[in-house]
Amino acid sequence: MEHSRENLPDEIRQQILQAAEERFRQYGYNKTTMAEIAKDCDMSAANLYRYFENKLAIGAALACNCLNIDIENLKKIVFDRELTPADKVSEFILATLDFTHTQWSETPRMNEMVTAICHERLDIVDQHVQNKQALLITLLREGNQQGMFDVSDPEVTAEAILTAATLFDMPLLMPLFSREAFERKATYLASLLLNGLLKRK
Amino acid sequence: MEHSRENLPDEIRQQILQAAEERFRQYGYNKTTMAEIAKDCDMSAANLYRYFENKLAIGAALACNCLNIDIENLKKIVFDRELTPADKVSEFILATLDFTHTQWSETPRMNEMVTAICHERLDIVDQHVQNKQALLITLLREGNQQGMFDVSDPEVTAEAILTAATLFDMPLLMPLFSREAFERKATYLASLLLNGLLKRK
DNA sequence: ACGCTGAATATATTCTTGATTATTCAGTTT
DNA sequence: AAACTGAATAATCAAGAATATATTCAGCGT
Repeated sequence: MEHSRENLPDEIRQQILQAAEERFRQYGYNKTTMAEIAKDCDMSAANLYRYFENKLAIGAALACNCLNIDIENLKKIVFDRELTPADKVSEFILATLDFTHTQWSETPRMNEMVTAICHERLDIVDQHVQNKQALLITLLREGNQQGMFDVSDPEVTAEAILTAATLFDMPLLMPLFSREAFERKATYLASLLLNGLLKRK
Repeated sequence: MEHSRENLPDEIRQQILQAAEERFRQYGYNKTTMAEIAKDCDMSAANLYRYFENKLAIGAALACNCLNIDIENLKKIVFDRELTPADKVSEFILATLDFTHTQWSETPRMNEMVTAICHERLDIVDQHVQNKQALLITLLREGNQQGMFDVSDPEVTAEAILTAATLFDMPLLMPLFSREAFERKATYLASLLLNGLLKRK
């Protein structure tokens, strides 16, 4: 327990992450070796283990970064000054689709990595879902305050919205339809979520 | 083209299907051989090919049967005399979940087979989705007629409901949550779909 | 001719074994 | 002592042989 990883210089940790990301992007997670990452950083493979518990931990850190980009995008929507809460719900769902689909189609190796990592590290997926849900709750509360929404339990409803958007959240499902079909579905889903099925009195 | 499979006795075809189903159920699709199925029917393996194009076709027929059970269940809900249209939507979603989860947890080998088959035979999945959508359209129209729903385009809305229920439709996703969690989510989703987010005037 | 089979072939699966690679640790360098 | 490395170990992967299985087809019995 003598040399905990915490008090090692963060610059080197970042250098490692950067080198690893480059490799993972280009060749994929499985095909890049610890030795290669180490050489890119002018150090021995053994030294990597002073900064990260193992290869998976490097992947996990990068996966978190990647998922946080999604969260940042969604934040921009939720805290936008121009959009109405209703528009924000639509944009939220479309942005989710856009992130998943782009990730899947344009950086397949990176996506392969994120998927593989999330398979082992359920906690990362959990955290990501929690982050999204927190944003949705904020959005629903805002809608309530503006008198546009009538949501009695924002937490439960946020969970339901995430449930409804499952199709747009999993890279695994992206081969099922064309991008256009997905966008159509996302638009219709958003509209249904906003209006509901019951007749307005 | 001399002896098309169509005009061969259907009894034998059914016998083959029954034998195959028994084997698939017990040992799984991959681990049962054509020779075993043939022996169960007191015929040679070669003879199976007079009734089915190949092993996949046997699996496909059984998978269709299996999915049709789901459809029959849903039909009972849609054409029920007691339930209101709103209740039917809830029941529809819960029944979808129940079918998927039961299939996954209680007959894992059968489920493995259906999943494998559907991977090769996209048309079977397509047909199943179309069947479900047709039922939903009927249900939405009934709701409109009774003045309970206000759905302008039942076809589009049916598609949106299926989209929203994706989480409950894929055996692949069943490991994600406990049965209870799924039921909670299904209930909340149904309620959201019925009511929508917007405030009622 | 019709309905079927056994043997032949093509395809897929499993097993073995030799590398690669992740991970650890004693020891070197500063 | 602190920061690191090279070599040792353990776990994983990959190529190819061996096996098992799906599929075909020439021919047998009726």
